[in-house]
Amino acid sequence: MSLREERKQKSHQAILDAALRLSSRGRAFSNISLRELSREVELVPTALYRHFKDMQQLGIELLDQTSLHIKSVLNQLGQAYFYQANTRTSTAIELFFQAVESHPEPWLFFISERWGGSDFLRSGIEREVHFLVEDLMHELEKMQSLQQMNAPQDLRGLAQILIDLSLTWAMRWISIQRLPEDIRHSHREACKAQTIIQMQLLLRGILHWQSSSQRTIADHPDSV
Amino acid sequence: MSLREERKQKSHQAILDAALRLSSRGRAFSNISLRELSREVELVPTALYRHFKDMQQLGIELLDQTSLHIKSVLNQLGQAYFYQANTRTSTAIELFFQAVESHPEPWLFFISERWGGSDFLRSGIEREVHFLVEDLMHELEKMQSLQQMNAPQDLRGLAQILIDLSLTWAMRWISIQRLPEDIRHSHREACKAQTIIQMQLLLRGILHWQSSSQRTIADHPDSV
DNA sequence: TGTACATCAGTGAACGCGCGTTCACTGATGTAC
DNA sequence: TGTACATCAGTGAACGCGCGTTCACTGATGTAC
Repeated sequence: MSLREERKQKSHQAILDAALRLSSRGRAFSNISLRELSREVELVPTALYRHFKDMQQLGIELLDQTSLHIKSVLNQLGQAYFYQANTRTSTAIELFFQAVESHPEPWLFFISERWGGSDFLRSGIEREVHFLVEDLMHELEKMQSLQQMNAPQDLRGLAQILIDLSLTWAMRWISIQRLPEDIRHSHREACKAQTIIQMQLLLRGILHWQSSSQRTIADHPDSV
Repeated sequence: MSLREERKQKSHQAILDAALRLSSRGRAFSNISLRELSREVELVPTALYRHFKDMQQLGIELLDQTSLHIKSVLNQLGQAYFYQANTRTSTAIELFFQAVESHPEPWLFFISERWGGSDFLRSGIEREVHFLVEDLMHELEKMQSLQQMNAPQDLRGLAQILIDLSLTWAMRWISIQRLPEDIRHSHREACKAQTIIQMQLLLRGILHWQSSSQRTIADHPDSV
């Protein structure tokens, strides 16, 4: 690559990084101005037009990068957890929180903007979540330990709840970083413990699953 | 109440309603300007200062109102579902979606701003979510059908997952309203079916729960 | 009941400011010969 | 290798616009007598 191309690509990425940084400081993407971004990245406002037509195009590229990161973390952890029978739930969850903590920015952006104020990001994120759910569903289909739960709609429901909860858990973990330092440790432990309980609640549900045709009568806690 | 007071209160509420309307159209609260709001409510911008010191105070009042609505819906449905053994899960979920659909605005505001771009709303909503979880936890404590799950931390984990999922489900239901009309019906049915599956997954997990001291070994799907 | 004054929700002009976008430019890098 | 020209990432001035906020005001409603 030529010197000029190299430098351009570096600026390009610096702008995206600066936008992610601003978003991670708790700003809604729809509320980040081009001029503010130009200050963050230390370029003149007009320079940004050499890289992006407008903030929307920038947002779409930012979503592409953050989605890729999230996909790779979830896939990696999913593989490790579901294909290694000796992986403890608590270990898997600790690995998850560790991954989130070491790069919280993509999670913050993805989760904040999921129901946030930009139409194009909202729909883009819903598409990405859909892909995550489909991928996970096909992974779950292959698992022998899920034989009692083989109906596609059951597996999709499970995949969806796992993705939704992952995002919720990630956000709760990140929120702890914003607390005063002296209480962080106890919150982290409580968060971990609670997440493990929730995951195990799901695992017990899976273990004792009956396909929908079998469970239409007894589906209330008091009626079983 | 005097005529003047009455009219003032009416304007006051009209401003809050207009803000909720703008938020429901997909705008981030942090991105709603005082002038835009004044246009929506058909008052001159400066008139808003007679009612609110600034947008933050308005946001806090708006959060109070929306929280109250959400609390009352969740409490009502929770009572109906948990205290009537003959309430089918599918019926409870249909009632929930019906409640959300008839007044989607508070849910949209609450869920969008939960991880949104305003610090004061984020912390306010987290406080409200915490109250919801505590309330639900104490309701669950009283239930005889949850005797196998009586450790406080287990109940808190359950209450938290139920609240988090309620918000996720509400948002998914509302998102369907934004789709083209001809595919809405099928999406609604799929959403309902999937939500029922997810709720039943949790119910089976509850039924077969063992308190944490009993389950430290066998907590992986493949190891049981 | 009628009058004189006080209150105060809402008005409209004015302000300074940050915004997105345009445009002509600069000067380092790339290309052709 | 050296020269002459082309490209183009980044610059800086300028624009019109919507913003939050101030201020003096208006006129309907409330209050005191």
